[in-house]
Amino acid sequence: MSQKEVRVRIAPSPTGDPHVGTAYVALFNYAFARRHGGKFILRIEDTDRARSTTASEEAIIRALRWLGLDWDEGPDKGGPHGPYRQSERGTIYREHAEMLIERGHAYRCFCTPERLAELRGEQQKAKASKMGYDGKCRSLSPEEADERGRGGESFTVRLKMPQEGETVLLDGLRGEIRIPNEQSDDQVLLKSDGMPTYHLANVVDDHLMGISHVIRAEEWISSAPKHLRLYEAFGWEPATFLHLPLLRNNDKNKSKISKRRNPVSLDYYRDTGIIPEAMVNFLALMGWSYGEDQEKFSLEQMVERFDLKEGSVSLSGPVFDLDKLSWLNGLYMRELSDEGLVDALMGWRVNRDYLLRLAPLVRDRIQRFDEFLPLISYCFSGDIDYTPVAALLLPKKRKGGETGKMLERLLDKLDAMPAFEVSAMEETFRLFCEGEEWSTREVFMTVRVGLTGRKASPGLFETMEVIGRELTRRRLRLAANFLKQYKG
RNA sequence: GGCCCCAUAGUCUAGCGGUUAGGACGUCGGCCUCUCACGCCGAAAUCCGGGGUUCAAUUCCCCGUGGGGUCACCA
Repeated sequence: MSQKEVRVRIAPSPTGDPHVGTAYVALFNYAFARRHGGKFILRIEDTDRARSTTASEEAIIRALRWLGLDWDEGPDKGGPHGPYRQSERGTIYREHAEMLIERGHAYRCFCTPERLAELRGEQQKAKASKMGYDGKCRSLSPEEADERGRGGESFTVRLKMPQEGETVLLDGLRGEIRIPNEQSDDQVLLKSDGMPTYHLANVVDDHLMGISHVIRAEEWISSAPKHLRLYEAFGWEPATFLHLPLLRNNDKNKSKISKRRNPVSLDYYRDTGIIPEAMVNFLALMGWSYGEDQEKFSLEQMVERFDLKEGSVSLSGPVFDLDKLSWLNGLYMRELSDEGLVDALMGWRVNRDYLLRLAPLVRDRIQRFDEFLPLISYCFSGDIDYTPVAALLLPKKRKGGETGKMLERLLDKLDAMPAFEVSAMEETFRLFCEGEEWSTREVFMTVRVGLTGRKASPGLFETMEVIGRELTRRRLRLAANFLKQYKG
């Protein structure tokens, strides 16, 4: 394992915002590759056809570039092991699944989603210690399975997992991890739409792309036995696995970082004026330390000292602390010259393009230039203090608790919107109010104050569009939290 | 619930058998100063509990406890 060229990858799924966790794992992969003179590869895991979008893929690529974590091979720049987008590798997976069936390591499963849901329901109800697929189709004869498959019956392909014994995972950061095989059920490899699941695609691609080290998040540990089993079934030498800790929310329990509790989109950090170098520096501090009590360092400096072995990463889940990020960002900011700062601001929002978006919202509402910036100052400011405007945020005859919860339900609706633009938002809002015991008047005012801190503003939806999805989510989330605690 | 991972101040971490347990964010106090910020100085605050091993445990082992993850035709 030591002689092999280091080849690592980041494999995001383009199903949403460019996630801060993706950046975190990407950074550690990147630093490891650079440190060992290896290659860093970007692979898009878009096998979930229902949820993957090209917009998300583009956003992820843009965000990783913004951070300066550039890759050697990827869907945008090609490479010797392409394509690097899994949706374009369908036949490869199907051939490999077929190979496993022929070798008796996998089988066709004709169980319907309904049956599986029922099974799951029963297991939950019975509080069964062993959850997962019961292996019903495992005992089908290959002849019968072939025939039913040819007959057009819908099927998935499942991996035959050993049902006894244990799998030993040698984690590069954690040492030996032993997992009883009875914990792993017969995982679906190929979905009925012919697309692979993560498990198959991941192992096949990692092997075909020559990945030497799989550096991924801790949440994958429990499915690692399935991946190891796949390498074995194919007769391949497995990569070395290293499981990084999960980033955590700043809440009581330190749960896995999530957008309900913490901004997770890299776009949020960009939109609030975080300098990419500071972001990278901060992410590096999560679990790793530069040494000599030094907190501030560049990517290049990190690469010089970085390595991954037992003891080199703190394995307890680090809480993502916005205050410390801001402090670090301030350090970077103060290093800029006046000119550099102005350039940075112009790259952010203080520019013609952005002002042009504000102009139509403001022009009818002002009489003099000097009213322009004050009127839309909240487009350039951070979190809003709701204390002085609490009476405006809370509709008359309403309680803080119920209003906060209403906002949370509304946020779920907003999160479900594919595009964040005026007409769609208005429709979402009006539909929402119809289904709720809330008047548009109440909802709109609460949202307006939540977004702007004021009772008067340009059009609500125009405002949301212009400040963007990330700031909208953040402010409404904070407003909801404020309301839930508000006694008055 | 089964299995797995983790455990140094509120937070991020250093430590790798013998330390006054180091640094950073945050908090509090002071200095600087027209104010604020920056900067500087200082303070409070930490080894989850119990057993071992050892002359000696924050450090090694075990058991608890706590937290997290995972148990999808999502990744």
